[in-house]
Amino acid sequence: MKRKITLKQIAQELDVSISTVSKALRNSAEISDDTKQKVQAFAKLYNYRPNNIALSLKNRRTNTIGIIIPEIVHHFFSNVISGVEHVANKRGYNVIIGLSNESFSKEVINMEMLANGSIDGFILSIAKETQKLQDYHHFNETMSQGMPIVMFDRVVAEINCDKVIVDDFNGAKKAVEKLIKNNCKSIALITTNDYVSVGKLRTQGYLEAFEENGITAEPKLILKIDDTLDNETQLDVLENEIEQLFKSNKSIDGVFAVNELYALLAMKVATKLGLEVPEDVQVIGFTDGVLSKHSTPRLTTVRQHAHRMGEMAAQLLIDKLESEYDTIDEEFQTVVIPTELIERESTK
Amino acid sequence: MKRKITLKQIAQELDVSISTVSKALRNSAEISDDTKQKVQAFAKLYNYRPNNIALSLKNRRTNTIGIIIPEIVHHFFSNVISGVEHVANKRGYNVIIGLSNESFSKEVINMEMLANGSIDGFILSIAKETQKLQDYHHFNETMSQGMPIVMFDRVVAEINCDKVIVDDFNGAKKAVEKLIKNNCKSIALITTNDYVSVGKLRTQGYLEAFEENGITAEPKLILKIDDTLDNETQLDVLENEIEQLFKSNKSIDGVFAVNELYALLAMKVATKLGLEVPEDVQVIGFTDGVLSKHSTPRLTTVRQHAHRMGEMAAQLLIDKLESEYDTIDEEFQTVVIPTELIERESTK
DNA sequence: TTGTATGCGTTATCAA
DNA sequence: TTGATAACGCATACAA
Repeated sequence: MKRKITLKQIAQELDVSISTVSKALRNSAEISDDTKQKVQAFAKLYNYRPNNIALSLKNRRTNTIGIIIPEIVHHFFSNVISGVEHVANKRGYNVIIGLSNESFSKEVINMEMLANGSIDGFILSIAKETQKLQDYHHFNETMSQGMPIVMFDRVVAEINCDKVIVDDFNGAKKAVEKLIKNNCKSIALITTNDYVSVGKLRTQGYLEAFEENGITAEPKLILKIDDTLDNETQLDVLENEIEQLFKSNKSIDGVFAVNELYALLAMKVATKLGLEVPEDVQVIGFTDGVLSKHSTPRLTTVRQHAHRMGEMAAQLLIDKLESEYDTIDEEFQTVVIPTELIERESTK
Repeated sequence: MKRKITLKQIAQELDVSISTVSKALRNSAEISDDTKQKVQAFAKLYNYRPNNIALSLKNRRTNTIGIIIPEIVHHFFSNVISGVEHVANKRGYNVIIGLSNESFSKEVINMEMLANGSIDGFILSIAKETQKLQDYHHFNETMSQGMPIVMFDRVVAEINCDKVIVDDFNGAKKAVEKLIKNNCKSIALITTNDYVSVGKLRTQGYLEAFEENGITAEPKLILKIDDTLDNETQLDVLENEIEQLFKSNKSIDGVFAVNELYALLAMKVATKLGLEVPEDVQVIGFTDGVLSKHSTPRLTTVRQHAHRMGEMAAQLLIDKLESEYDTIDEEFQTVVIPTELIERESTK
């Protein structure tokens, strides 16, 4: 077991000083060609690579991005990470992940853990609990220490930082308009509680589409699901709620769901109740997920472009990190990623 | 913008030496209660936290685990990461990810990037291209530098390190036995090319189940798919191949697929050809994925326990990292995670 | 009880 | 052309 070789060791072997070795390896003009050759050959032989940690300490930058997300076992978030990683790697950065698990305290702890020198900046999406508690002190604290943050998807107006969001409002609106144009007369909405920012925006898009088309929204057609409990055991509960929605509103001929699972369950329930999709009920979901691609019938969805969001977030962050004049550049931008309606088989 | 405070700054403010501050903060008995109080109060006020990078350099350990996987947008891998993260965090480690994208060179580059001091050890699953090329020098090199590696799922016998694998062979065997017991007479196999280690093992399990039951395997019932091309555009090609399989073997009444997608497509094709699942054809897949949970009918699968694999890999790695006598402990183990047959609606 | 010196691996400044 | 020294932030052996 041979430890990685250091400048010091090379210097000793070659009987020169450490700084000479350092300069030789960086091809400094100060060093004679002779020594350079000698040093470089030796370094190559022993596969010398500068130690990242030492560099980080010296340069006060780690070339590492921290990403904090609520969960990773989720198509949307893993896609975002993939986008972040793509840009980060291309620009010479590593990515370190922290999972909040939708918990406020884990989010805080994770951020503190990483903020102590491990990373140069954060990309994050806020945990549900944090959104609920509306306690954002940890974001402000890290930023006041000069560590930039880019928020994506689940953002919050109170924090002044770069943001990347999906056009939830218009995405939802366009989806509902599509249903209206397709002649749906009774369009249900399956959404989450309002404290989830994206759920709220998508709900507003639904309402706006109604308004612009002179339709009055009926509260009984709106099902708000408490998604603090959306794990496996709750699947039946969920399905049941949706079934009740259908049963007490036989008129329903269109459904807009704010995520993939709700949309799929809506299709399932509809089929179970003897309705055909899309003949009797048309369904649209809001997602990048895989379920919709492989469901029967395949689900029409509003695409979020998660991968692109990740790329954009990474780009914003790294640009900020590498902007020399960080005093001037203290204006933040919010990039809106347009959605795209992917028409598949669950709509006419 | 106030930079994070350092020992040096505290020392200056309080007019004591750096080492006094350091000791006071670690509650050393050497320091008077008076100074301790003073220092600790000040540190608390300014929210002092030791700089991770400096600690890493000093201690020659980063408390960070590197994880290299072929892709992250995949239920199996994101589940593994989640397991790794769970254990790692609990034991005070961070997780940094690198994606090989199934490419050999990206795998090598990523590992080199992280091996230069950024992490203490690797958890990884080998890229398809690497398996194909059978070039494993980068694994041996990192290990010879004293950096431990734990491989999971896609492992390779040539490399001597800790491994965590699914019991692919027996999982597949049990699945096929289940089909046999359920009275299937003509069981097809949809698998990958042999260089994918897990595909190979699952194929062997299929064959073994046949043999033990005195059934002769028919080559024409085995469909090997070139999964270097399994992106979106190839979906139709894939479906077509499976359709041909069914058409040229009308007798098929059972299918075992080595992954989720193949199983789902088999069900889709069967349905399209007028066959009912599970009445006419029974289908079992090999997966932890979400598709199977929400398909119609819901797919019977061999569960891999990806999350547990991640936990186990992290545990093995951290145990190794923290074992004092690393000379003694130079024996490697291979942990086999048992599979579990989840019976759902695609089998009788 | 406190402080000084050293080292982790690197680079940059300045002196030789 | 080369080398000694300091600094990044921290911990610790040793000296005072």
